[in-house]
Amino acid sequence: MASISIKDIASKAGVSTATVSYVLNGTRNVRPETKARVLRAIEELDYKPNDIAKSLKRKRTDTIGVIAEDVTVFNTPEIIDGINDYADRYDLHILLTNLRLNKRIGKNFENRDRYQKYAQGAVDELLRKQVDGIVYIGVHPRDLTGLIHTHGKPIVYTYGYTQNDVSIQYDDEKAAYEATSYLVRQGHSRIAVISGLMDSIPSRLRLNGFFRAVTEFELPFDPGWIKIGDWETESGYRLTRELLALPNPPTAILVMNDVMAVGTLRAARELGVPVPERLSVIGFDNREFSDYLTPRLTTMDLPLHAMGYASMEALARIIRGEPAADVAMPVCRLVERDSVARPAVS
Amino acid sequence: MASISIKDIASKAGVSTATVSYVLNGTRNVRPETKARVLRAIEELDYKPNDIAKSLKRKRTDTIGVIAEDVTVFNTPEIIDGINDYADRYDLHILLTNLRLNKRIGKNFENRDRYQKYAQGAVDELLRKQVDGIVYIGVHPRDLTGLIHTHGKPIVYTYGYTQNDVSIQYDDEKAAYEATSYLVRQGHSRIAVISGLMDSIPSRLRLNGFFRAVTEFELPFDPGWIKIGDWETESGYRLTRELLALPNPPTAILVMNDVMAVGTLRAARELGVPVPERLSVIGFDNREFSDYLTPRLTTMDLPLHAMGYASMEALARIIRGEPAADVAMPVCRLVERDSVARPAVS
DNA sequence: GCAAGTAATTTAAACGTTTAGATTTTACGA
DNA sequence: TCGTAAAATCTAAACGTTTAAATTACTTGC
Repeated sequence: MASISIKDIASKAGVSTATVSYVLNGTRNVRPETKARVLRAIEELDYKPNDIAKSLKRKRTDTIGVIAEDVTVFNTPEIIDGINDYADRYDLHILLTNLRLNKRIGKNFENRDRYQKYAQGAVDELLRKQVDGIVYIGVHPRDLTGLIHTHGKPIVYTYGYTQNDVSIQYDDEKAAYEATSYLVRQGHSRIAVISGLMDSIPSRLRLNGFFRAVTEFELPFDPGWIKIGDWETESGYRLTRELLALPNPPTAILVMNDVMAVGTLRAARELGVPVPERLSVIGFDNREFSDYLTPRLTTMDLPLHAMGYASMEALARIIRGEPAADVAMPVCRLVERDSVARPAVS
Repeated sequence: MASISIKDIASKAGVSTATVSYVLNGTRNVRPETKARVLRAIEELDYKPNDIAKSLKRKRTDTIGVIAEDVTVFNTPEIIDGINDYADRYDLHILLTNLRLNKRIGKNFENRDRYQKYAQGAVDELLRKQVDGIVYIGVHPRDLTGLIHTHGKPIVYTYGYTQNDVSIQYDDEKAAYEATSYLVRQGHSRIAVISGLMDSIPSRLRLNGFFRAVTEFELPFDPGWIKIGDWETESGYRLTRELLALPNPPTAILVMNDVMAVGTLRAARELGVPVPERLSVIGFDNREFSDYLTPRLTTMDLPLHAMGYASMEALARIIRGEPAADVAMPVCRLVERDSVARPAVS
């Protein structure tokens, strides 16, 4: 009695439920006249299909489970936006699970087993809800791989690196290579780098890219120009002071995220070293705030939207039984602003 | 044949499906021994319940539809995080629809009818998916109200203002009042304000709060100290220059969002007016970047997480048939950083 | 006007659960 | 050893769809 079902509209139109289903889905021919009658009944009764029943019968929900490590982390909303973009285009729905890792487990991921528990719980819930597949957004896919027995539902990872499963990333190595090349094209040769934590794969890959450029362009190299930060502003600040105190200071610094670059800018300002006139700075991430800094920060933009979109594309392929291998890898692009200039001739 | 159902475990345990259901849900007593047998069968066959079937029978999905105008807008992820926090606690699921308004319609909302179409589509989809209720996150609820015939499913709005439906907000008037009071307590009396666009309800409410403080503390008042911006950095910059060029410039400015405050800081720096020594600045929103500015910006933090949580609370109440009226209104709090100081005696 | 072929429609089972109501089993006191 | 009440279990229908397979209704050519 609650809501109007296909039966109600069938009897109102003087037709069987099968016929109604056929006009609803266009699965078979139905005489125009009958069709009109059905349509009118639907209209008059303001019938709304019940996708739950449909899913039960069809064994397909057209719903994708999205597990995000933390939706409040800067990269996640854009990735979700990309996922949504795809979902909209192909009439899929998104069941969102937010692990809330930062708040529940702490930024430094100190509590690994609680993570496992949460992640497993999230997967189980989604499977009970019969999602057609899962995309996982975050940096810890390695801890998840193997733990999940997905019951035949495919899973695609994005943002983090994983070896065993399909995973969509941008090319960290190439991005760093290109950032460095850009500096070289601007005339820099004494280029320092402030890296992120070395247990992070992106840090290592970006360092690789940097070294590739150093080699390829035959840049002078001083090991004192390589500094290891911890992704936070304070480390950018401290390491920049160290770099600028060097007897042969660099004319440019590649900073591996914008947050540390804030520290770099601050240190330079305090030391009276004008950016970009005497020091060029290039960041990573294209965080929203990088446009509000003084000077406005030149930085590498991450293709987050594209990653989300590509994840869904890959997942859809796997669901259809096609190989996922050939979805294009999203690519970073340089955002030129005001923190890089040609080096002063000294 | 695909997946293991309650039937399989029933026959394996030598029991009826009803009994299995009872042990699964604890809906009726079952003999410990039988229970053990059932549990063992579940274990051995690695049975996973099918929530779709359950929902069909129960006419309840334990799923809440969330419609976000744009997940990439700064406030949305935190609100979603609050929603998720509640959902986790009470075993609810989130079906996320992202209207992608900024990208599809433009920031200035120029295309109203396309909005209507998207919003209506989103609602219809969620209803087909049989969500138990909807929470809407965004600033345009007024355009949605009335348009939605929700078929008896409740809807709660958050962030935006609506007159006809339940809606969860923080208190804009009070927040501005408190920000102003804080300035007064620091010894300021010549306080200017840079407002947002005047067609926005928060702008008007915040202005009310400001005026209430002006009246209550008997502050001197100069209409030239009220400036109307457009929420963007450039307007903050321009209006600050105007304020500082006044014959009787203010010693403090209340800026109605952090983005405009960036412009204020920039203008002050260019004019050689040190902040906070000769000009105090207080922002609104507590955007992430406000901690990275120089000086670090003092600002009003918005209780976004709490709003999300409260929305779910209200929705859950309505679903249970209780009055939603008494969920507490989340409250803003001041984040003291470095952009406010006692005024220089002049 | 009829047979044969095609098009439209219907019948009925199935998807995996829950849950009244009926039935069987167990426990207990006389 | 019964009779009865309480506890445990089962039967079967229902939730709202889809979809093979069966049936009925139309066309068409002769």
